[in-house]
Amino acid sequence: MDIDSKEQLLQSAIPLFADYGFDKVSIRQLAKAAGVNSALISYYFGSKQGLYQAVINKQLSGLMAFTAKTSQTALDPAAVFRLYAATMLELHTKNPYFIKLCYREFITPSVILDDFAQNHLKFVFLTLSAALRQGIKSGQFKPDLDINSAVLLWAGMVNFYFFSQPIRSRVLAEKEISAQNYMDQTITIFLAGIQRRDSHDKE
Amino acid sequence: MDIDSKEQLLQSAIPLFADYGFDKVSIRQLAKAAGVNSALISYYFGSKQGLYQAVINKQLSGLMAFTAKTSQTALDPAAVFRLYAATMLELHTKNPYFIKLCYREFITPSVILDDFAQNHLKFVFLTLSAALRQGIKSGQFKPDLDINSAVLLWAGMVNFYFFSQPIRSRVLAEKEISAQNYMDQTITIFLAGIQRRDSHDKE
DNA sequence: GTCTATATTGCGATAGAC
DNA sequence: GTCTATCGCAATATAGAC
Repeated sequence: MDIDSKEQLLQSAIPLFADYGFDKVSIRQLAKAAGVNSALISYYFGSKQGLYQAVINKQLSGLMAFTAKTSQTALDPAAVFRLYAATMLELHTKNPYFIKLCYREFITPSVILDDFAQNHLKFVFLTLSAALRQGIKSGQFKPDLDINSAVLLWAGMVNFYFFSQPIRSRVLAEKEISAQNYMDQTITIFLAGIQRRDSHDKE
Repeated sequence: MDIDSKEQLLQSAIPLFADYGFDKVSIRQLAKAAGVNSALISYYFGSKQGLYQAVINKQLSGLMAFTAKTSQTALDPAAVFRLYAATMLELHTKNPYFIKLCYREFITPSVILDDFAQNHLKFVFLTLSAALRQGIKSGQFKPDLDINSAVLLWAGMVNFYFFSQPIRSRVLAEKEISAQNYMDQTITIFLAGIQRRDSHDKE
């Protein structure tokens, strides 16, 4: 419309790209949803692909939240994992289209994700593995952990809840699992699973 | 070529659909890869969509392996989870295109996946949750587990290894995580995480 | 900045010869 | 069963008026 057609295009493209994928949505649909003319897509973003990349970029920037929070203060190892789960829960709750949009990118990464992996995801990985190492050193966690595997499976546990959402309703029918319960369980099971058990316990 | 152009089309379509997705590959590409004429796609499968569904159907049938194995014998609860991890590892190793092909379907399920969820995945879920319940009853596992959450996060841990493969190489660079190590860690951490700890321990 | 109208391309499907 | 040739359609991108 009058004010900021560019932002309007960017916003209304989110559910369309998420639900139908890049190829199954036309520039006419995108323009119609935004209430503007389809020629404006090329005008503002160069091409349909340009609009798509702008959408993905904006979505990925939401992942920076974890990085931002952890770099502020020194945290107890267990608290780092709790913060990760809480941040992911908040991100997906605030932005329900994140999962569909970004996980398509994860399966077939483009250059846009390449950069993001190098610059941001690497840091997330380092933060989590540093927390594990510190916990091992302090005697909280088992000394024989495979750190890389543990970080990866932790991320898998947390994120699978959102990823499995479309299929879950079909498998579980009525009994929906609450996101908060799920996150509590991941934290409980993961921390209990990596905790040192023999001599001097710490909670 | 001469013998079984249909099977040839089906086989060569796997990497193309996996790598590029349904919309980004044309019937001409599919035909060229199979060494046959593009008209044969309609002849054998009715349409490009028909070929795609035949490919997905064949891939999903690989998941039946777990169902088949568990229904044969009564297993110790922990052994059910070990069997699940081993079966998934074998499936993905034998068929490296499985993850890309099927996870795209998982994000935006079609009718083809609807049926599969109802008929097969539901059974997988029931098998895993029955194992958890049995373990709780026998005192091996913590009595206060949220069973549905635990089953889900277990599946997430195991499958995230394959899902994260494309992005992992970009984040971790040289240090690749071996699939066997990863599976061992999921089993160790998950079982330790759900194991009863106070009074009478087992294992 | 925003629109209409159109140029151009590439697609899936199929009719019909062999 | 397999091919060639082609039809008809829908898509993106853009030139040019306002």
